[in-house]
Amino acid sequence: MSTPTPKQLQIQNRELKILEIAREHVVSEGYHGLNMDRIAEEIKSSKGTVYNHFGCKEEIIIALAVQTMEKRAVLFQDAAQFKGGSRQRILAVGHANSYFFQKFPDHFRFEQMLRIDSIWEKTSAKRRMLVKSCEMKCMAVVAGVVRDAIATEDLVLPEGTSPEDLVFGLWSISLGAQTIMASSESLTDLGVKNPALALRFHIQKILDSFHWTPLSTEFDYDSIEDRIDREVLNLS
Amino acid sequence: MSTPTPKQLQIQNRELKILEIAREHVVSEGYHGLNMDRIAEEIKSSKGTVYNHFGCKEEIIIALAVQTMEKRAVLFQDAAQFKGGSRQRILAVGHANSYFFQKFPDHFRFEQMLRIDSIWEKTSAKRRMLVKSCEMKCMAVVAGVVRDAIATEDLVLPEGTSPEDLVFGLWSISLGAQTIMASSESLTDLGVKNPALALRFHIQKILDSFHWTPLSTEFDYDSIEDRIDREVLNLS
DNA sequence: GAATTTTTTGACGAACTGTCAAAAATGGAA
DNA sequence: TTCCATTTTTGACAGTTCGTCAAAAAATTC
Repeated sequence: MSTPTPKQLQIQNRELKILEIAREHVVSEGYHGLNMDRIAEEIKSSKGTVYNHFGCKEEIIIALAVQTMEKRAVLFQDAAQFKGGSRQRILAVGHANSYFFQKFPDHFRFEQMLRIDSIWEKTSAKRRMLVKSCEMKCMAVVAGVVRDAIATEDLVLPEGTSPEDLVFGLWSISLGAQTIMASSESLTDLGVKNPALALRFHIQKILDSFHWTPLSTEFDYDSIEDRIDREVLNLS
Repeated sequence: MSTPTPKQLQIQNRELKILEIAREHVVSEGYHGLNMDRIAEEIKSSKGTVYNHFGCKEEIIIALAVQTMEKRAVLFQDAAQFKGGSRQRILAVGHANSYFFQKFPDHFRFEQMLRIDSIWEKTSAKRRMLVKSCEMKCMAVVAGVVRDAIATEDLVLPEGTSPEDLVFGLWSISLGAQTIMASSESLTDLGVKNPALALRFHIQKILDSFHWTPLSTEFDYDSIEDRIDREVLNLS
């Protein structure tokens, strides 16, 4: 239990190697580029060995999605600790989310695959637990900011609405907008010239409508973006 | 062109039959239940004939999604003509959307498959056009309601925001929320007790925040739901 | 160093997709 | 009716890929 033999280490490393290779395949050639024989070849083992690690192809996809979700969770945690008022902090999370989407579009694709029935159905209970715990971690972080806002009286939620309900709304609009952006080729033709900007605008509108102070009319939230870039996302 | 020979009729009918059978397969057994050999068998033709209609498996999926989108477009058109103020009409569309999701969850799944890269990639330009024109029809209907609202001065959009931008927001939050509802098993554990209600609430919040009158505080929009059920959805 | 357990291997069966040359059906024209 | 060109259908076939499993190899224990 406590002593990892060399053999066990080798196996652990191999698991990471498999995921690394699988990720490359999916990124460069899409879901169909993921091929068990080829993975086996590239890690210089046999197919049976790959199947020792992952019971089926779909388990690999889920494992990759979990990696992505963990990465996102860390980013959200950092963003939630942005130095500023509660509304600045929630917007930092939103900004981090947009950044994540634009900078790593492939990660978004893995999270999407997670939601495909035919993939989800085939995965083990154990791996589903991992997904669930990632979701809960993200939810806890963001709902935590909402709770802080309530505690500091920046926000009063209406009767019957929980912090999680509000997060659900923000989550929904972000996920939906990004899904459309990633898959609808013709957004411009549809009359939506700058969907990313529209998303940001809508999020502000939602927060305003919950009367989360300071309102977007009272504070220029665009002005803190540079600081978010530097302090949370480590950009130049 | 103008005279459909018996043979051509037979072919047209067969195409519908193929889609019907394919739909049953996907509904009852998921994406993996879709099988070209089985379809051929059930329409009492050979596989080659099926391939005469659809160049690949994915084309069938897209065709099914288009059927769904057309159904939705008709529903939206009806809803947009609801007798009432502009905000009532946009909410009728939202209500129709929720109804569609809850009543025909399978239809939602087809629309989701549309957004999967590995499926989309394989489809012909011709069929993509069909998807696009459905999207445009839906967008035009809903944006039309927004334009009516502007014309009647129920709504004033901020500088730089188009009616389509507003529709994009509503579309995003609806799609996102439904995606999460359809795929996240543990929403309750996450603290979201009634996601469908939360979605409705958020939509009202967005409309309020655009100051689309009458505001939800000035008019009891719950009270028109029975009428929407009867006049748009033909429910008892 | 022998015995036991764990891990690896790759040939194999099964399922499915998409192709294509040959066969059959169709629709005029003579 | 008969012939012929065109369209449509057929199903055997090649090609992929997944996942299995008995046997071999490696690691571990005694």
